[in-house]
Amino acid sequence: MNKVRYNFSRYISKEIYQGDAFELAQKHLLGAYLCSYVNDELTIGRISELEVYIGEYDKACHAWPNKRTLRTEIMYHCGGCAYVFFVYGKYSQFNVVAGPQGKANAILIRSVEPVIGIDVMRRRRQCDDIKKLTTGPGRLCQALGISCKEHNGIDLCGKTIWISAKEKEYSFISRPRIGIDYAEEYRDKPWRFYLEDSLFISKK
DNA sequence: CAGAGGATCCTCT
DNA sequence: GAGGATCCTCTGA
Repeated sequence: MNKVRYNFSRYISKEIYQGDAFELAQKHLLGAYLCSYVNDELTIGRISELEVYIGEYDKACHAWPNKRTLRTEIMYHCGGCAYVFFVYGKYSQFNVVAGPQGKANAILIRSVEPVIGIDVMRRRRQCDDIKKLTTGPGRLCQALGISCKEHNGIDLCGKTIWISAKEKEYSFISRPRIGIDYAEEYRDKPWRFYLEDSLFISKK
């Protein structure tokens, strides 16, 4: 008989998603569980690494300076939905939209620790090495079955992709973000955060 | 409507 | 550690 140790339905509330992006990232998303139920398969990972992007003033953000295009429009919605975009011809990247309607803030999930559905993740990634299943924004989307075509704009308080509250406090580290050399004075802002003790980080 | 480049990953050296 | 893959999105004409 399976003993359910954790309740993965402790949804993070809309109020919290619509609050400050840095507070959401540090206090609520780091250590929380990113859950997906795609093609009748449940996969869950504990969020271990993320980056904050602010559309209003942050030159690294796709929506800077409050730029509105087809792609960025979803970031202007109320916090609590997903911004999933496509890069390099292959990879989806999953972001949590943060803040009130009209503010284009996003939190890129860069790594999770595999928790539930590890065999499913291995199959989707065609990879046995557990360290390479979910470390990196493209990898974790593949492992959790998240794609820009199907999941961009999806409500994170729904039943397909959701985030369940963390169960304890974690200490974390802040570092500059990855792959944003074009962002001038925002290039070195330490807006990447990761769990101090986690082995599942894309880059130290 | 063509061209350039990307919030990456994998392979090979 | 360098280079190629690969296709969507935005820009400018």
